[in-house]
Amino acid sequence: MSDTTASESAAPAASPRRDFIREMVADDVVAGRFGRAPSTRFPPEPNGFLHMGHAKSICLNFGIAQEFGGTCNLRFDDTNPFTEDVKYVESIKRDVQWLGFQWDGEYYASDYFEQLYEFAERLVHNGRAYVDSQNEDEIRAGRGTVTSAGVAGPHRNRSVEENLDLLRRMRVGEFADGAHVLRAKANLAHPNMIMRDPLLMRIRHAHHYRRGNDWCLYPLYDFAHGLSDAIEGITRSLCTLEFKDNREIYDWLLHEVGFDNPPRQTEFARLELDYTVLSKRKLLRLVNEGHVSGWDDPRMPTIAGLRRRGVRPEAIRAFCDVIGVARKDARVEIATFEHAIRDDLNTLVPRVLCVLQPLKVVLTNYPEGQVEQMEASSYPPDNARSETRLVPFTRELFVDRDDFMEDPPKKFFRLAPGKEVRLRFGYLITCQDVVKNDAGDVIELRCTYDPATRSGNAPDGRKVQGTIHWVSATESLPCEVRLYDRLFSQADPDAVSEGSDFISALNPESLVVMHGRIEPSVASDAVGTRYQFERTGYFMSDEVSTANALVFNRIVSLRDSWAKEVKKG
RNA sequence: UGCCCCUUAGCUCAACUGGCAGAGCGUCUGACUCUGAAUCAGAAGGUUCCAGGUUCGAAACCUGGAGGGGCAACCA
Repeated sequence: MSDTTASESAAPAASPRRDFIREMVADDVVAGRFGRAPSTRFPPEPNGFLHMGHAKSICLNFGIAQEFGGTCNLRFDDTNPFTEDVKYVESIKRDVQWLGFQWDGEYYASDYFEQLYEFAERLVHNGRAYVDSQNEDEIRAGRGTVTSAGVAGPHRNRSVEENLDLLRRMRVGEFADGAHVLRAKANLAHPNMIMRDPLLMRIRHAHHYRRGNDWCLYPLYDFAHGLSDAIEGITRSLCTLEFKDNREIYDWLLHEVGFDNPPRQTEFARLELDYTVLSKRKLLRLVNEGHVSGWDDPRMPTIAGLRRRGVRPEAIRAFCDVIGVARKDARVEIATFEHAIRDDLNTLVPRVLCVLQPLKVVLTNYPEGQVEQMEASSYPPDNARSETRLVPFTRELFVDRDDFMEDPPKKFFRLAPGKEVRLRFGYLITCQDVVKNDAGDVIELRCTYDPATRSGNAPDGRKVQGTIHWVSATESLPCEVRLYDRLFSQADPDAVSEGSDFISALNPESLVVMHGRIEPSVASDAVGTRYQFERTGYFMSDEVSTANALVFNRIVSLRDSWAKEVKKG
């Protein structure tokens, strides 16, 4: 299960979910609207790692292609040479595949530069675009404000010949960055700001990770995106809500360039998740400022981070399916995601005993030196799988500190002075004595075991309420356990007081490292093996884990109704 | 302040397009249990943002308003 490159499983072809986009695509098919099969695309800019927000878009775009027998392309929207890198292309491809999807075509907007340039000449030729030689500030000023119309700049009425001449010279690199830009000749008084002669191409003498230095006239998003969609024969161009206003220029350009049956843009709400941030800009800051160990830090909401943490693509897909897609801003509770993760792992992974905070227990009436191998089922009774393993039982054990209280409240079902509990797959034991150090800390429990209860039950029929996990003090293995928690301590990390930003909302305890003890059966398991540590949570051995230095990541905790009880007081 | 979008249970979404407002998650009970997990059963939770209007009938249609969000990068 150390699989990190290929997908762990292909995504299922059918989803029962029907959202407004799927309704629309279904209608396209019935109406024969585009004269071609539904075709979508996932169009990331290779300037960062993919995260949960992208996962939603990926599941949508690829899901529709699968469900309707259409196609979905992977297209890199790499029109900005300043920010993009091949390392991001590689990580994106890997992540999409890992999520269980395979694209039909792999395309790059940067491969369309020549074609887009031809479109630009066509627009100029038809009087629909012009070269503007104002500087950035002048252009901004000329665009007006949301309440006042813009005014035409001095170059708006250049002749077609002059525009064409300038454009050609822009292309061959005659001008410095910013000397000229190509603008659509739309409407400077348009109530939609996007339509006030948007910039189409700008000069950038920069190294592009794919085009090198051979190109210096780069298309902007509005110019590149819709036309790229049209080139690829996309039918439905799905994007997030903030591009709503851009749809007007999208349609305008497709019409002016002259595409028949052009693709149509439809917007849906981007994903927001409680206690985390989902924006490349913010995630990049977390990485650059060292708040996390990298893009694949297991606390990151990136696909790489979730993968390293141990979340399976199935869980991510199930989550995306259950949250659906709609047109209103959506902030999802992490509980929804955690449920999807547990639900995916529950029937799948073996149980194992691991003590996170070891507290020594000595069974005073248990023979010294004796080792009993207890047969333990690796899956619960409601699971079809029935594997077992042996867990060594000895006179000295460790239990979790949380499972002992010297002065317990009424409903505490675990170990306490004079109380009897069951050791999972072991005997019933009773706490007889508490040993403390000079500081008054409990350092050892002296207990007795009932030799007649090896089955886990008492022959006399007496009941114990609690069952706790344990490990042999002498036969268990030391291990490092990394407990990951939410990265931020407030649901909306951006909702911080004036003057501070989301960084101030970071949860200082998002990573807690424990030094625990685990049953020896896991010693030779491959890196990347997932388990449920009984009564604790789901874990995966980290890529740095070795037989001599075991390291586990907590994927997600188990639901804990006792913790809720304690919280209630 | 101009244009655009959104508003249904705590959260995310449904409601076959005008016909008894539902589901998943969460919460709370209970059953079961050698995981305080899982599973199972049940419950609570709604002025469908508000006010008018149309209609036999409105979550849906119309008008007005409120609240939230987007747009004035040579980012995407």
